[in-house]
Amino acid sequence: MSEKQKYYITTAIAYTSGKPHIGNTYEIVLADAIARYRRSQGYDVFFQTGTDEHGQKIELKAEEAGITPKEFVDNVSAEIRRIWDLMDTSYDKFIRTTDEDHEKQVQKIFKKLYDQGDIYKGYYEGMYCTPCESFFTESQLVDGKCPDCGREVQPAKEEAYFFRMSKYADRLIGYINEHPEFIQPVSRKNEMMNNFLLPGLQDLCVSRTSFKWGIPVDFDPKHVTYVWLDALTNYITGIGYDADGNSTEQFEKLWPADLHLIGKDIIRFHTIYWPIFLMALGLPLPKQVFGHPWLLQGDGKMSKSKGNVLYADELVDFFGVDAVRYFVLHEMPFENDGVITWELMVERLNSDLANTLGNLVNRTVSMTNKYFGGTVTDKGVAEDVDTDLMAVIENTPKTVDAKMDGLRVADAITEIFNLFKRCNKYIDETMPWVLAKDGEKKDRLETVLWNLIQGITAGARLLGSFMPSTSKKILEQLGDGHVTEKPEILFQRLDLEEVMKKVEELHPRKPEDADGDAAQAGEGAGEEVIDIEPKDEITFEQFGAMQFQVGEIIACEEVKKSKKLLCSQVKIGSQVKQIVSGIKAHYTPEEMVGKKVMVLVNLKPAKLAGVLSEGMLLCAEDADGNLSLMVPEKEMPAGAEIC
RNA sequence: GGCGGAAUAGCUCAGUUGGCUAGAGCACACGGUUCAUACCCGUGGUGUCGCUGGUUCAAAUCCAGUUUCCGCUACCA
Repeated sequence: MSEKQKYYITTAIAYTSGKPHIGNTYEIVLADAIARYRRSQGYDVFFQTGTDEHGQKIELKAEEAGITPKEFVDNVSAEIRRIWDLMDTSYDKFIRTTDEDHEKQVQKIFKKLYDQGDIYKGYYEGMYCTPCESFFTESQLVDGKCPDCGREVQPAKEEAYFFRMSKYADRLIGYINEHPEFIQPVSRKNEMMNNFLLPGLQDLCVSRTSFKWGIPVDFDPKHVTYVWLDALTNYITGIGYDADGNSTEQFEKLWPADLHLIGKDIIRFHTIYWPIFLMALGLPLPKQVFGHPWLLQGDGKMSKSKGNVLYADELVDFFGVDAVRYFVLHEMPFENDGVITWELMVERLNSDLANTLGNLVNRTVSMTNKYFGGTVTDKGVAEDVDTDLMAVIENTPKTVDAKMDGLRVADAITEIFNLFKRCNKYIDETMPWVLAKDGEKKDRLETVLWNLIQGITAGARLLGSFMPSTSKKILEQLGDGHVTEKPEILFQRLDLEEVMKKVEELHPRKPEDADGDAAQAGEGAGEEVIDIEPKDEITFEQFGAMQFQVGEIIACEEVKKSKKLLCSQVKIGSQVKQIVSGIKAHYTPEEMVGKKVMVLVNLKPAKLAGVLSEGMLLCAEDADGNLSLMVPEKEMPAGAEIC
């Protein structure tokens, strides 16, 4: 039995805090396309995905839902898996971080790293801000105060485990420099180097005591393993790693991974912390980490509050599985974020899938039936026009190979569609309907159709990695020169206006708030809620120490040296304070002027970007970081106390 | 503020180490065709290749400066 070369590919494990949207789904489809392609090349592929199920956020969500964390993640994980299956993804293993063997290995790994001195028990030694529940180093403090809230901090220490990152930093720098292909796209490599590795790595805190829903540190159970050591290790525990040296054969065969496919937001954890954990465990590093870009909605980032989130199952209802696979794979460039809109999807469906591909198969099947009763063979009547088609048929697999080697999945699909376009052109060049009228050209006609079927089947085979069921359908309709009697419509054209009408019904647009004053109508039933980390109780005295007043913004300008800051002159009673706020992304200076807002007045003044700020404007913030100034619900004079 | 990236046709983008009249897809217009899902094929652009200088026989491509946008990071009272 000949040894096939192995190929181990993973996606990031999806966090089970909620239903995955199309952006999350993109990753699994992309990984699936690569995995299927490698299989078709003869690799022995192992494709792992799964869910990341621990953490405080889940603990809170479960509590809110009135169920246990385990029940909560069981539900969400099943939903995620359902969508992965709906998308026809061919993963070999679906790991959950609540799997017993994973939890056991994480505990062993933690112990092992502790025993060998890479993890040490330490303390957040430093200045502790009680209201913020946060530790800060001296250098992080601003004017000796908490950089988050500006209040006094006390020296304090809290027990925690840390990983000694600095110990391995030089080795990692060397590795990254010697393996330029390790971080993809390469532009990310510089970001990691310049922002983290070269300035010097901080030790990483790897345990928490503030919540319970996690893997306990077995020799010190009031600590739970913090997310990265828990989550990243799935890549080895899922294939049978054992920290005591009894790893499975499968692990020995598969590790190191050939490709970790992840979103660009977690590149840092996969190219710095993960390799260092592996070094500490004495394991080789993954060969490549590809931080793919994001898929965005047309009018800005997808956001539940905007009601423009796209979900895979909903799109599948409109377009079908393979069309959705095509959209996400085709619209996603290699390095920049991709845009997906209903308009774009309808256009791609009609233009690429229905017109170019579907119609090509349809007309070919029709002609084969009409002229030859459904079966053609190669009569060998070649003409000059055939040579270019043949060349394209022969070359396309090579160009697709080259694109896939560079992870250029979108480009690979384009190459396949170029072959289909070439086939359409071939029909016009040879004009079978003209040949059909000439009895003497019968063999030529049959050869033409034969060639055409060769082209389509070649393309359909290549399509198998990207649109598996479409590929299969095409091959069934016209395999080996024998054609079905009635062509099945592969992709039905859709009318954009009708689609948009249905979309509108499904997702009524939230009315744009007309410059903020009028009271909004009540929320819809599915209003999104947000949970934040709870802080300790405070006393009434502590509350009373804070002075809030209504302030009127009488002038506002940008702070030149900063990206996020606006500097406002705020009238509070008879005095005017200068307040700097990080809200430039959400308000223009012009729209600030005239607003009456809630101000924390007695905050100790501090300099921000060199500009003095004598208070704080209070804002509400949603999950996407959108800010909304707090304004009095009725007309109130500047200076009115808020109590 | 630090580091890096990008600016090319109405839209989305390609343009390898500087080299012939700057490309593709979509959209649009016209022409052809009828096997086919009103489809397919062909033809069509006065695009200042962000702006200003420079190097060169030759620059979208290299250098300097400049504007705008983006990423990471810091900051965001």
